[in-house]
Amino acid sequence: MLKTERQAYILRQIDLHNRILSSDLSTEINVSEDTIRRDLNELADMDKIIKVHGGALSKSFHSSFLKSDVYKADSKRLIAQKVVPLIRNNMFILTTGGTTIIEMARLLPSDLNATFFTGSIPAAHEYAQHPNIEVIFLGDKISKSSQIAVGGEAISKIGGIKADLCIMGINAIDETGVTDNDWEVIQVKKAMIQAAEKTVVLSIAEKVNTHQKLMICGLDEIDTMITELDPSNPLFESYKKHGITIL
Amino acid sequence: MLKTERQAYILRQIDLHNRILSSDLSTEINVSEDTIRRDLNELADMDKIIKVHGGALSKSFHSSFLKSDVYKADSKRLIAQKVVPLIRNNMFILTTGGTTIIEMARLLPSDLNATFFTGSIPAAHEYAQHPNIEVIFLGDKISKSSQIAVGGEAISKIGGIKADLCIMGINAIDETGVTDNDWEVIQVKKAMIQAAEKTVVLSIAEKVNTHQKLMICGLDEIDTMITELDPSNPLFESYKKHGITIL
DNA sequence: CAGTTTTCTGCAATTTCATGCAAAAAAATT
DNA sequence: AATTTTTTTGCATGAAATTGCAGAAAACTG
Repeated sequence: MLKTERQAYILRQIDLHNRILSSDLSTEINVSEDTIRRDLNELADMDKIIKVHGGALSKSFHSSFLKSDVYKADSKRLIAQKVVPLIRNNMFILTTGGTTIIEMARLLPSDLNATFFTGSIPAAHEYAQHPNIEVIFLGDKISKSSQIAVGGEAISKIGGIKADLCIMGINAIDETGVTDNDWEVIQVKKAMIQAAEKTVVLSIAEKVNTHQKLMICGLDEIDTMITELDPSNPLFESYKKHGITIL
Repeated sequence: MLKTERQAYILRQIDLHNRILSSDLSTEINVSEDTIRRDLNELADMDKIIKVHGGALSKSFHSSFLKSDVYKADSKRLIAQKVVPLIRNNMFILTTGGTTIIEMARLLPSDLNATFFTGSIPAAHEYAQHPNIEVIFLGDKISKSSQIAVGGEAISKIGGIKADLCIMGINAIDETGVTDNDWEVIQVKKAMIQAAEKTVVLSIAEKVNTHQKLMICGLDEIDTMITELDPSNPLFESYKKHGITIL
């Protein structure tokens, strides 16, 4: 059995049962537990499953019960503070989901008049709390692992929008561009970038100069990048050369 | 059972009951009390629960003066418990929003396979937490007052569905039928009733035999009504005459 | 205050994990 | 087809995690 096959099998089992034990998989597939462990680690690195002592859990399981505290919440709050001034009255704004975006939504001034489009349930929920913001939810089918709407419905609706700004939380960026690892999410993000006049990406510094398997866009499609670091940090030199504003 | 699973189970129990005893958990999960205690300590360290002598309390319960309590939460939980058995595997279910529905969503067994359609952001959010439930969000424009999707988009999408069940939280019901006071919400509810084979209405007893300004539907379109009271209560006599099952 | 229950501590048995290494398998190259 | 390079796998080792248990300490009850 090929490695890829095996990992596909593991993913399917986790989808089916929401949990699996390394020892069970080992006897089922007839490989050593070490191999299983390595597979599980790889899948966990790709954010496809949650690895725990003794086996692994599906991501939806995790999000439901174990939602832990937000990773690097302080950094994310800092980033959120830097985004808010970019948002002006009467703008049409496309956003993704993610904890940084949620943080931003909470910081929006209550007298702000704007229209927000999002496919993320938590984000929509947050926007809906604000008195003067109009919220449009994009898409119908909700992907559980990412809690956002995915699929053709979402994409085509995004295509019908001409937004002023796209504010996107990202998972990895390096000199080749922005990358991610969930195919469905990427389709949505690509469409969002196309539909917006300007694109702002939000990322904690830890993710800068890392990359993942699937490409979202090149650096030339990004207008602004915001991290928790000072814009003068040398980390950003190469991005500035590509004409990206660092905040 | 994996440690992580066990802790998830504990958290869920605490969410549900607001308090639990170490000894109960020990016999339920079949591990030593020491293990439970260690779990509770870990969860308390993570600030997810409040550990007390003999067991633990839910954090939201303990710091409840911060959160707005749900009105008649106990009644609503009772209602929710009565709804759950109506939901079977592979059903297509339309639901509204509202605190009772949210409560129901939390009680859905984790092995339930079903597809839920809703226009309510909080409800969609809750459904999305479940491992085996597919969530379809209806509509795009979100009405802030009710936190649900309203307007033509929502209505037309509902029209395209043939659901097994419509589960609807209502604000008023009397012998003339179900009434409400938000015109946009009513359009959505009407469409939902049309699109479902059977309609179940949920209401706290306080709202029975009251009415509001705008009509949603007559009693003949209702199949089942659920309140927190015993079905034999004389309050329901006239509804039974209209062929409505009381639970 | 006496008796019961719960908690804490240290400990031992078991399981699971990470790491380095060498053999095997697969892929790429000549 | 043969050979080199890369990837993958299994195993051994020691480290770390998990769990249950015993006995002392602490908390609770009436």
